[in-house]
Amino acid sequence: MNSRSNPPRRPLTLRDVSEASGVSEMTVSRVLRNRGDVSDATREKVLTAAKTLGYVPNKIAGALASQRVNLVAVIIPSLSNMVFPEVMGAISDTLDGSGLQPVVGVTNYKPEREEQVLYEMLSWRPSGVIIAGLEQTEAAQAMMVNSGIPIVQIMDVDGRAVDSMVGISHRRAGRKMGQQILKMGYQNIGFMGTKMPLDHRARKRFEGFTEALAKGGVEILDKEFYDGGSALAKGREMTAAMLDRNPDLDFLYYSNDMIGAGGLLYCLEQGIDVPGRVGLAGFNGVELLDGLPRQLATMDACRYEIGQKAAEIIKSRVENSDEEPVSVELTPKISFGDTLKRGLGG
Amino acid sequence: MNSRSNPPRRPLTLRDVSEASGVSEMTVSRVLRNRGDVSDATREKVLTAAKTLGYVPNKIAGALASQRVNLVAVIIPSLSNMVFPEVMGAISDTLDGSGLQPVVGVTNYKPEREEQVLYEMLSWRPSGVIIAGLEQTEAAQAMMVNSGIPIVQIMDVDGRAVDSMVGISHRRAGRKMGQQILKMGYQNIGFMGTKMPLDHRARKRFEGFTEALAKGGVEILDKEFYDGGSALAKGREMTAAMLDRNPDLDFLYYSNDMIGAGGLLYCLEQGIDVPGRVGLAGFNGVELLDGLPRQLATMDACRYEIGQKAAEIIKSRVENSDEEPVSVELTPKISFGDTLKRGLGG
DNA sequence: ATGAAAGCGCTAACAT
DNA sequence: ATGTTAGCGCTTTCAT
Repeated sequence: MNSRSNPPRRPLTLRDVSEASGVSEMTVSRVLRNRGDVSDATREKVLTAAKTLGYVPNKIAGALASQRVNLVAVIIPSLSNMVFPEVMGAISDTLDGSGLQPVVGVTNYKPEREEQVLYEMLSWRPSGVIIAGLEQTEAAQAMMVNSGIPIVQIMDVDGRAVDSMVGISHRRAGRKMGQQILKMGYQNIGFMGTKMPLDHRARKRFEGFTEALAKGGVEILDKEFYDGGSALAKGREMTAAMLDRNPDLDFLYYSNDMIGAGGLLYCLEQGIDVPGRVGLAGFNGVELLDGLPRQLATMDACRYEIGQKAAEIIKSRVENSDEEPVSVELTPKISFGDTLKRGLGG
Repeated sequence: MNSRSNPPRRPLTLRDVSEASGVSEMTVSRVLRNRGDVSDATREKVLTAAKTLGYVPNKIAGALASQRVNLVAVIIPSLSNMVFPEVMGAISDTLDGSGLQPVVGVTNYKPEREEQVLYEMLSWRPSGVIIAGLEQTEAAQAMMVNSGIPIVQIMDVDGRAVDSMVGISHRRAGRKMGQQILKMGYQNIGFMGTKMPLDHRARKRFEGFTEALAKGGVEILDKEFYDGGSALAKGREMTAAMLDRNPDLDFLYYSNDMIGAGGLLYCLEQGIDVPGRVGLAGFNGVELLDGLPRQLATMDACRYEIGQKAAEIIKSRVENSDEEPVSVELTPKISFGDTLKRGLGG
């Protein structure tokens, strides 16, 4: 029984509801938005008429008239990175009930694409913007400043924010891991990561890492960057190749947990003693890893907290537009798992 | 040198550009949209003025005036399922260059949430809707019908579409896997899946599966459903528990590849002969699996093709509004991997 | 508690 | 090739 009255060519308007209920458009509008005093009798009439007709308000007209749009633009590089869906989840959760709605835009790590997505989103006059990273193009930064709405740059704090920012210092994170590795006595260190010059956060971690090693008089023995394909498989392949090239390696640092997991699986298969013969560490604290035979050492990127805090900043700025910009630096925690020696090494 | 002229309290309008360039608003509008004939000289003037001022068009006003919105609402249950980001990617790719922009809404598998998200999105008068599944609430279906815009229900074809649909038959997929398993000689079969009564597609696969087994005179020996947590870890735990309860089991069917991978890792660790002693199969063909020590048998859900086709349907319907609704059933392929016997079993 | 009028920033349709 | 006019469907503001 799916047959319904033939769908209207012209979408319904307030006027239709007004006529159907015998109440002025203005009062209909009041009822539908729960604003102003309306008698229970009229409210009832209006609600019934609206529901019967199947009226759906036109937010475009509403937004134009009220100069208010309950949208928050969220601009991220990718949906397949896992990290970002999690941040999104936190933003959604936190915005829920506030009347604000997140809208996602994906840039695929391309600055020009980012610029375009930002432009597109700003043209809908959202109430705020949450955007990943601090490295937008000049033009994009100008747009954000000119927009006059609250902007929160997330994930990273190594740099200057346009307005507010929430994240971790990836440089510091890389350094910390480097220090820890040296402390545990590892000396022959290899690095694997993505071939993405535009993944600034991975780059900063790498810089911090090599810097910490340099301070300890250690240089990276080998490094390799990959591109596309299954991260797990790439981790496995790169690890095999690298250990083959450099049998002396005693530690492998991966720029993300997925390739780290691939490397771990490979080592276990080969019967390599982990972390005795070779230590391993990744980055991110991906929940997925819980199911592996051993826990990969990693560092938590504070994804949920970042999303949450960013959403809170937007909310409070929307309510009180003359609040000051804020910068929040969160501190990622190392988890040693089973692939990084814990005692003083030797 | 990040200091810029103080951001305007009032966003710029066409009128500002018009005044700055000494050209009528209408002509400015023409230039900015590349419509109608405009002399190179004026175009130049306008573009310069717009760029200098940092003008960003107001799509709200534009949409209201033109009665056209270049947005396609995409409504999916989750971003953490991997499957959906992939479908999204296909939709994005396919829409790219068409002038249409996807906008995502996430429902968390909750019908009432889905209804609300749909309402919210329809109130922006998008050009089309792509929505996962065929099981929306009555009210949601009514909204879709009344909207008068193209609707494509995706993923599943076991049921009646409101308008168009693209997907696979999950019931048939489950049946096919069941038949294959019997054919290979497995007889003592266990099932593991998510505890989600609202994941209709998983349910349908399960139904098809048991139906096929029943036809072969076989009944499922054991089943278990999980909830939350790391899928990989859950797969491992459930597999351990189930094999412990039922040492006779010779096949395990998982409702998704993630828990299947967990089970596979467990079996390998335990030195269980796969697929000789125990066969395994999942569902989805997640790229991630490429890095596992063995390839899990699985079935491709045609995610990319689904997204692509759905986007194409929307595109062509937007261009030519009196095209007929279509239903497209894609055929998922079994990949045997290394965990399902290939020869005639015994 | 309800209604009337004006206008949000743009574009369609029609001049010129 | 460019300008003018009249709305799009709501909400704001001001009456009543």
